[in-house]
Amino acid sequence: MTGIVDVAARAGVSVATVSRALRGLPGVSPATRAAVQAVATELGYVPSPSAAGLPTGRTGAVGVVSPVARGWYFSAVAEGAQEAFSAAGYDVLRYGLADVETQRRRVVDTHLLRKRVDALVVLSLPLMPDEVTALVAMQRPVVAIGPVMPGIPTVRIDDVEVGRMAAEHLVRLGHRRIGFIGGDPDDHLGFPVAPDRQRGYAEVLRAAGVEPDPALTVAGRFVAEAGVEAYAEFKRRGPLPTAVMAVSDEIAMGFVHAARQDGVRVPDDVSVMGVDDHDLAWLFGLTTVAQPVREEGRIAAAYLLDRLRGRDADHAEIMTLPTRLIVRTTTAAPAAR
Amino acid sequence: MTGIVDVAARAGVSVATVSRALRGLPGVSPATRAAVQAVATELGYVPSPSAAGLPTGRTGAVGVVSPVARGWYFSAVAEGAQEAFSAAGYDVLRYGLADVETQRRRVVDTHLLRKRVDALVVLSLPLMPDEVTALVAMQRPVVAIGPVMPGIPTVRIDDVEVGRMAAEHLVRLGHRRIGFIGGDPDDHLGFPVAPDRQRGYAEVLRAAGVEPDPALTVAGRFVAEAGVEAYAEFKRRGPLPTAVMAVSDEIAMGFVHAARQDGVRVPDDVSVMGVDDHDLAWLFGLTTVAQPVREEGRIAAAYLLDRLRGRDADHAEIMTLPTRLIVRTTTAAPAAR
DNA sequence: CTGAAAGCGCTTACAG
DNA sequence: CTGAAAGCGCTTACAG
Repeated sequence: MTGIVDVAARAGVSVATVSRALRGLPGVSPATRAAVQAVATELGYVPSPSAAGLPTGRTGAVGVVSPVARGWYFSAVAEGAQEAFSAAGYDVLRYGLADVETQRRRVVDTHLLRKRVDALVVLSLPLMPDEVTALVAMQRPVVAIGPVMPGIPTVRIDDVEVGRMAAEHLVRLGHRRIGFIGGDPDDHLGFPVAPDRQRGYAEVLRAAGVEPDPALTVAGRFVAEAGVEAYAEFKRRGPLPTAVMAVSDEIAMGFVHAARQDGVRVPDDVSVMGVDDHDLAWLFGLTTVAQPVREEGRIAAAYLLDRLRGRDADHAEIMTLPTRLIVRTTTAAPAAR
Repeated sequence: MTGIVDVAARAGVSVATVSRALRGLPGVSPATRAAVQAVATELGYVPSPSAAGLPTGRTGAVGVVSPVARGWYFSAVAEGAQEAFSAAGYDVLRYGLADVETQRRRVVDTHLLRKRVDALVVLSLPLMPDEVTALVAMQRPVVAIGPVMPGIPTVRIDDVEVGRMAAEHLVRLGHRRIGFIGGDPDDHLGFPVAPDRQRGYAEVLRAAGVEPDPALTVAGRFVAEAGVEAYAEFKRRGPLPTAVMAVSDEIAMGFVHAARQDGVRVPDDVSVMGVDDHDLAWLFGLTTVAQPVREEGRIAAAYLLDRLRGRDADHAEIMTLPTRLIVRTTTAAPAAR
């Protein structure tokens, strides 16, 4: 395995010069630099991250911590971040906090991460103040995606606005009995996404003179199965609303599927919409409020890369990305009575 | 940042003893080991992978190399591998070979990987013999998922059998004009998945006395959009086949969508099936040949972990995982003429 | 512009 | 069972 000494020997210079030449540091004559680079290429020399990391304390890797390491949203955001980090020469480490048996909080292991990554993306993890403190004490650039936490810059979308946009669309179509699906009853992390979207939804309903009806709200996790269950739950409770907004496209897809299975037509009998613009949402003709998922990862990465390069300022503490309504074929005006 | 010397000082032993005690090496008295562990926990000590890696040459990380770092299949396989590696304390590094402008081959950078990972998963990359040689020369355990390459153990499914299972299902339903979608015309890597599945499909057709019709074969990449395009292409060519097998669920979903958009009923007018059992396939009622995607990642990881622990033998060179037919609602007997 | 040398935090023969 | 010391492959003041 060719090391820096091999390159130095072959180029007839010291290892210090090789180190400087290859990293683009100043104080190396153009001729020397070119010669060293040529030799390095010829020998296929690649510096050892372990060896380079010891004296500098840098690992050349960035961590992405999320509640779980699976699911469409997490994958897509991580992909966006990965692409940006890879282009900058950083490795990306994904850490999914394993599910806990009890209701005990999952914890970000700062001790572990401290020595493994140069920077950290905290994805969809609403942290407690003491966890934020521990993260800041890590002395590594940190950025959050999703929940806003004081002390950590955040890339986000406006979830209240998302709720408004969805409800607005439905109200404008003429709907008044509008169901809402989302909000995990088992969530003990205080995940604010569903509640925020629900707030926007409620706001718009009230503005339209409709008091949000608890009987039209069904809880559910961010998976398609929750949409199926929600459909069943709505049926149990009585006549279906004329329209339903789900907090995610996957939930909406599940609902559409369950409705059709049951002989209920979408959008003729019930309008359905989601949030995300999931990669496959168009296959369902799903109306949705799109969020720029991969862009969220990319922006977070760009922020961190800036920080790693020593540039600090000129970044807003909170970077809010735009969302937009995409009308497809699962929503329509309510059927005339 | 607490280091090994801090632990040694606090425990009143040498760093050598701390090192041995914490890693479970023999030659440490139970009392000493317990004391050291207690101090390490108290101080929140975590060994630096960089420092540990220098003398040993081990990085504590495993690489997963795939053509691209996105897409459902790659994500799901990587998730399966990630879960197994994480549980064993390894970090996972994903490398997506960037698309190349020209038709030039993408290359696995063994120089780079050599110093970054202890082992490698080669995912869906049919390598040339010289690349296999370079990989073996890396002196690191390597396992492939997908294409079989001499010299590298492989976790795979039987793609010819997959084609057979799908075609068999369609033939048994009574179909004779059966379309096939898949096979990337732009593929210059010799990716064998689609061709193998097509071979199995052709075999079954011939056994049923039907000569496979080139007019019923349409190329396409592994994305839903290809299914939409394939539908259009079939229409251009004349009357639709009575059934279609796509090489992936996403393609099949795209086809179903395009057909329905066009007023063609599935399965009444045309039966459609895919391969994978995509996470969302059930939402389409999609009939499919399921492959254990996450299991593929898990098995590959388990193999590598065994190798990293020094256990070599008792592994088959080729580990073929089972596939199975899942009949849902997109396939049915052809309509009576 | 270049080099000699110390040092990063571990692991591992080698002694005892 | 335990410790002193060399060494892993780089980076970085410090000299020149």
